[in-house]
Amino acid sequence: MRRCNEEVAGLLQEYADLIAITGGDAFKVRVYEKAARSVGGYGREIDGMDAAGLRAIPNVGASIAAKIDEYLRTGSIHQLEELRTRIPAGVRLLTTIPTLGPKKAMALYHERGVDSIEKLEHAIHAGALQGMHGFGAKTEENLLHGIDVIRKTGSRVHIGIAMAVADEVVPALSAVPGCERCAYAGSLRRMKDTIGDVDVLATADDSAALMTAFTTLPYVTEVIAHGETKSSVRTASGLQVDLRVVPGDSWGAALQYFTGSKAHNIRTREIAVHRKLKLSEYGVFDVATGEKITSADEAEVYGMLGLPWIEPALREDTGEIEAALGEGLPRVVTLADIRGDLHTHTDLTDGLAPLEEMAEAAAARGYDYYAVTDHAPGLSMQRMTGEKALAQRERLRRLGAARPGMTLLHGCELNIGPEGEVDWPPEFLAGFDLCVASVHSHFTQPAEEMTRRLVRACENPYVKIIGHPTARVIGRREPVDADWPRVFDACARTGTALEIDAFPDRLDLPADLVRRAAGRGVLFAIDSDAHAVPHLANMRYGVGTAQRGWLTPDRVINTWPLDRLREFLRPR
DNA sequence: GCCGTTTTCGGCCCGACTGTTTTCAGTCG
Repeated sequence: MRRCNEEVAGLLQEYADLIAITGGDAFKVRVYEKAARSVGGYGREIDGMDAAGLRAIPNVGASIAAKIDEYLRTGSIHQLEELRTRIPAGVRLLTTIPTLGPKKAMALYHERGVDSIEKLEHAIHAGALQGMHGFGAKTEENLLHGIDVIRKTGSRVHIGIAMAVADEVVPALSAVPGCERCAYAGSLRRMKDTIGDVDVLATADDSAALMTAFTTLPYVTEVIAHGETKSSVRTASGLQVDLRVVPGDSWGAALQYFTGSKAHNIRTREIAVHRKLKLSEYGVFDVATGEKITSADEAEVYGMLGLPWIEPALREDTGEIEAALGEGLPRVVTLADIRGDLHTHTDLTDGLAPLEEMAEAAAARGYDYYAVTDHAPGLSMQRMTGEKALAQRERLRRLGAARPGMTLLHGCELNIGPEGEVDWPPEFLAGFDLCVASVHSHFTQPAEEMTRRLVRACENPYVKIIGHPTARVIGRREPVDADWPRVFDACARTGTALEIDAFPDRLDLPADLVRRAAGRGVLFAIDSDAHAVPHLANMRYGVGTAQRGWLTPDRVINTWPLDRLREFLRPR
């Protein structure tokens, strides 16, 4: 169970936030943040560890180990509880607004009693912030914009959070005696980048037992509804989970129905009507006789409609029905097609694990090749130097020689400067097996400048992949503005791949742009951008995004055999 | 609060950007 590490990471982060808001020592804040990341990204489950074991985690010393131990034993940390009584949760939530940090949040709370995003919005509109030190007109404008950004994702969460819940709930329910089948459906199964609620479907001969098990799961904080065939709960993370129990012989029809999307279902039901059939969550029925024809298997349901089974990620009514009826559906890329990861970090820059551990974990995933691409000096906070890069290369070559099963590639993640320039000169870049280049600053350039900037990066003969091209962070930062068709054409012309960054709060390039880019002949790399061992598993979200972008394996360079990949990586 | 050690204290990522505070504080990556 990974959940415990993430829970504790969340608590440590909350503790760090609360120390920051109360004006505590900034170094202490940073230590708790570092500890939170270390615990969240730690390769082993912390549940059951004693204090000594906990102290082996980087950045966890005596004090933090004691707090974690207290949490594991009692379910709470008394110092955290104490801070919580002093600072309303809404004040901490204020800091999720971009441009609003702990200092301003505390000032708003102390001087104006603002303890929620709603109150802040109201206070700005009422002119109640006037006279406050550091809150001018532009600041108010930025805050309103920030609130807007948060509202756009609304109560939705990124797929990583929702999937973590589903990965807990589905096995737990599957283990309940009498449960025959259980799976998640809905937008999560379609691999959408944000998820409103988690839909879980099950069949059981005794639905009551399953419902009781569901509503009493340990991380359920609120039972919204508890019925015979449908129950809804809210988890500790605030996410709603719906469970529907259907008869065993309705499984396929129910899974099809609850997977959606709504638009896709409208189309499938229309097709059914044309065939004198009726499609519902209970099955495919003959309209004339009312007789049920099939419902047990999803492929059979589609088959009755004259359609092949359709990959869930394609079910958005954006052409999949027409393709299924006509030229055929694409054979979209799957996780099994992925032969390697081309964008990852180590503790040489901002990663958590050393090169050896990352490579070991990559090999355990069965990869044929694996690229280490730590940050370049332009991100000055990472303190990278050419010497460090060369030393890492030596270390990587030795490790590669000792590990014949998987090819290690030495790369870097360059910074694309405001004019499209990158950190190192051509002669130094020539020494790398692979250069990824990404935007890490100046996110608000006008579209024309941003387009020139990205195109120029593509034109650099050593840049082979543009990392997280829109630089969006879901619920946090808007995508940069660019003339994407021009960028796509530059990629196709120069042989530069666009990345699908699989980090669940990025999923960048987003699926709609992936599909447009693929239509203009662009190639892709699906990368984890892992900063810790567990992040390597995020690859599945990148693959889901690629599927939603209708990508076939041939368009994804890290499904290619090494020889073909190396040919692609050769500087132009 | 953690870590490394010149090992029980001193340093901790640091520069850019923004808005507004006329000299800098807050936020971000």
